[in-house]
Amino acid sequence: MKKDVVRIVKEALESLGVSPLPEIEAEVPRIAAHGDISTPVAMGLSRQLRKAPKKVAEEIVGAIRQKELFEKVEIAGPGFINFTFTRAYLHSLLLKMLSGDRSVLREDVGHGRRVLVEFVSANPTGPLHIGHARGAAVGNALCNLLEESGFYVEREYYINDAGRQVRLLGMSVHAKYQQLLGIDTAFPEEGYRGQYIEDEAAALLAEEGEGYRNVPFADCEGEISSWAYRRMMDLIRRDISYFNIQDFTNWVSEKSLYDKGEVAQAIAYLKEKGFMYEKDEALWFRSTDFTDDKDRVVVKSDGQYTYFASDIAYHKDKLDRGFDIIVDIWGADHHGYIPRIESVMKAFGYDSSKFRVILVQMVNLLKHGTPFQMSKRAGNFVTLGEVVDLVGADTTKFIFLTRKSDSHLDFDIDVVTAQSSENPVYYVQYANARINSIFANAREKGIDIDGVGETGIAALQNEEEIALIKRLLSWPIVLEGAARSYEPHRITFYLQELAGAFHSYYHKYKVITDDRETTAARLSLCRAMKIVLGDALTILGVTAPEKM
RNA sequence: GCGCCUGUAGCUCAGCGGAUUAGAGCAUCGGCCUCCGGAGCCGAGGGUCGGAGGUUCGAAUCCUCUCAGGCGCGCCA
Repeated sequence: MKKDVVRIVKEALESLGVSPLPEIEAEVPRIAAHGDISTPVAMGLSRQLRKAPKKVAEEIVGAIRQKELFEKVEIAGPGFINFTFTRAYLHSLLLKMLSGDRSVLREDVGHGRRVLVEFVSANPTGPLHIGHARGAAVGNALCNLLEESGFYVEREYYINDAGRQVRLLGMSVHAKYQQLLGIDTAFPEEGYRGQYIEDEAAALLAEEGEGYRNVPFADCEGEISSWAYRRMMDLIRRDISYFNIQDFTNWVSEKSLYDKGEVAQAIAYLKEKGFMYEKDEALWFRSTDFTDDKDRVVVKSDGQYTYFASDIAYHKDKLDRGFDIIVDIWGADHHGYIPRIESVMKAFGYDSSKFRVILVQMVNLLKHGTPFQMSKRAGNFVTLGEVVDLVGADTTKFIFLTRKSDSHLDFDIDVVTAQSSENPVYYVQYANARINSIFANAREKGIDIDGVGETGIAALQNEEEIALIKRLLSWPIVLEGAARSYEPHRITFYLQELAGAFHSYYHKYKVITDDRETTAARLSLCRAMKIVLGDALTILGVTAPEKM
């Protein structure tokens, strides 16, 4: 739909001798009276050509060749050109879609550009919680979205395994272990609390016996910490898979950056370039030379690296791996970090516009409109696993994607578990299940489902059918917009509208009728609906169940 | 104090590279099961887009100020 309009307008501009050719924007107008597709090119060109926008629009319209595709082409408002397609044209595109031609389902935005998306990256010190879940849902959907739009995507999880947290984890498990053996041991002040630590201590006891009885932490620190760390990583991987999102391409260890000397090298390089200075016995990065409002300590006066040091190395590493775009998905409370990482990018001589941060806001978990009880298992947060158990992975992901990622989200367990239209996921999935059910019915009556589609589409003529076809055909436009803006939530909204249009159609018209042609045509429409529903849901990481 | 985000119907939120009557779901009220799944459908009422200026033929959308809420401003991670 859009592809053709863009091409046709482009050809018209060429024939008018317009040079250079502008980028041709086209969108589905919000108001139906403005046509099926609308472009503002004329307004943009008016300055370049030094003519009134409406005059430019008239010339463009005059130069359009393939007029037969359009029922009408109108110039409206300040100079928009509004296109309305003929039914024959819409039918031909629908046929393409049904014949498996993916070009009517997607737009190539990426052109093979390489994108690295880092997300979740929770510390390996406990199970994933609800906040991580939102990051996971958004990250997963974004990756799918970009892949579908012609990018090469790698999904990455950065493991903070170098700092004191892993040590603290070991210390916590060690203390609980001693306590299990009846030894009075002080629990570390900032230790990790929660049932899972006790579980780990019990597991340690079961696996290793009493070998660590009365062994001071200092003497078994390495063993216990790395044992607990491995257990936590397993736990996190299980959570990820339980949430049913695609596995990460890379799991990058912070510790490995130190071990490989990347941290030292990165800092040495910045020193050499004069972006570092010493003050108060500490080593500072001159981030104020770039976009930051403060310089940042990289090596503390006690000789220890700060967390920022490995972040420098990590982001250099990402850049060195040759990605065109680097996306970090962070909790919104980390927004203050953006300028310093941008500064790092610039200091290494890279364009910081390659770097993009998606902020994910907090989730308020509610039950009955009041804050949900804290988890016993995790101590002070609700785990991803618990939420998935309560409401299911599909619903959780879908709800997380019904908002812009950077806006706060109220997540009410009661509302979301209701089997009603309060739950938008069911509404959308129901459309898919319903279509299946229609197919089953048709088969029972001896109608061949798989064959339909190649013929008979022309019988789709009523207002609702044409509107549905247009909506289906606008899917690649929605997809493209979502990919360009990195906003998977647009797909969620599209799906709800699409499902709504279908439910409405379903109630007004019977798919299986006594008329062969009508039946075949409507079954084809249903098939197209299933294709788009399936594609869109897949991007969101949500299943399209055949039955519910 | 500085910075970032948010403020749109009773509630939760879309829309925010400017266009003609500002959208959805829930909630409220009123309808629809001899008919492919009622986890559904049809209809009604309800916002002038936190406030004030400004730019513009035209602003929820851009700019400035202001009010309210959240978050961030360590040689913490």
